[in-house]
Amino acid sequence: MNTAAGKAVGKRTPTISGPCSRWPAENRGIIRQVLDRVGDKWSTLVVAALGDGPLRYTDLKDSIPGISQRMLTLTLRQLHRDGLITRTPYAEVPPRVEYDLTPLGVNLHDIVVSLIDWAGNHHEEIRENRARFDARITP
Amino acid sequence: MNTAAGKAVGKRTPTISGPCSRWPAENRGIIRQVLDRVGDKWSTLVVAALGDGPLRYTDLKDSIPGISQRMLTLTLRQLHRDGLITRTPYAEVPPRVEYDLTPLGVNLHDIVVSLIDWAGNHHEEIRENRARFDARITP
DNA sequence: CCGTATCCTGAACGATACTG
DNA sequence: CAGTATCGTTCAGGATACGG
Repeated sequence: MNTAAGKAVGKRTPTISGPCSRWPAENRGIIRQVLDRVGDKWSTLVVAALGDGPLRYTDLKDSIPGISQRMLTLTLRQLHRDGLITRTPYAEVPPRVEYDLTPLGVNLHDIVVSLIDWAGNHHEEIRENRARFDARITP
Repeated sequence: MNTAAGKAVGKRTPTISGPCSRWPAENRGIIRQVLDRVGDKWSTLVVAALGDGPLRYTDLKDSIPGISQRMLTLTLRQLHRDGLITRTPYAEVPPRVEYDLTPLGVNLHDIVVSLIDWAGNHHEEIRENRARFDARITP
C-alpha cells in the first residue's frame, strides 16, 4: 500500500472520530489510564469471561487458564473500583461471591469481544506475517 | 521460568490457553499473543496516531507524548512484524522513513478508535467510580 | 533524521503459605 | 470457598550515549 507519494492510501475512517486529537489535552492523562486498564491483559480476559453472565471467584479462575489467584483478585478489585463489575457476596457457608458486568462493563465487553474476534479472525494472517518477517531477518 | 521453547521476541507466553469459549483451544495461545500486542499501551497509541495517514518517525514520536525512542522503535518493529504497518525508507538526505497502516492495520485501527472513544466517553464516570470506591475503603 | 546499544531500576507477576 | 500477606524474581521500559 501507499504507492509512491502516498496518494493511493486506502480509505481511512472518514467517520466521525479522529484519533487522539479528538480529546482535549487535559483529558489525555486519564484517558490513558483508562486505556491502560482496558488494555490490560487480565482485565480483558476477565471482562470477556463475564460476557456470558455472572461468575463466582473460582469459576472465573477456572475459565481463565494461567491466571494466578493474586492477579485475579487484583484485577477484580480494579474492575470493581472502576465500576465495570459488581461484587456480591452471599452470606452462606461455604462462602459465595459473584461477579458480574455493570452496564458500563457490558459496554466495554462489546469492544473487547470485537477485539477478540479480530484476533481470532486474523491470528493466522499475523502468524504468517511474523514468519515471513523473521525469515527475512534471519535467513 | 526457564526458556522452555521458542525465542520469544516480545513478551513471554503466559501459560497456556486463552479467553472466550468461542475459539478452539488450540488457537487460544496465539490469540492471547495477538491480544497482548493489540492491548499493548504503546501499540494502541501508535495505531491510533497513524489513523490520519502516514507519519515519519519523528512526527510519530511527537504525536505520542511520553513515548521513549526505545519504545517507539520497538513498538514499530513489532507492528511491522505483525504486518499491521508498513515501513518505507526514502533514500534522501536527511533520511526519511514513513510508517503507515496496512489494510490489516486499518482494520485494527477501527477497533482501537472505538476503544479510545469509549475511554473518552466514560473516563469521567470512571473517575467518579474510583473516587466513590476509595471513599468507602478509606473513610 | 533515524535509529541502535547499554545500563539500570521499580514494579508487575508468580509461588507459596496462611485466614475468616 | 474466597480471599490476604509476603517474598523473590524477572523484565518492561526510561535514560543516556553513540552511529549511519
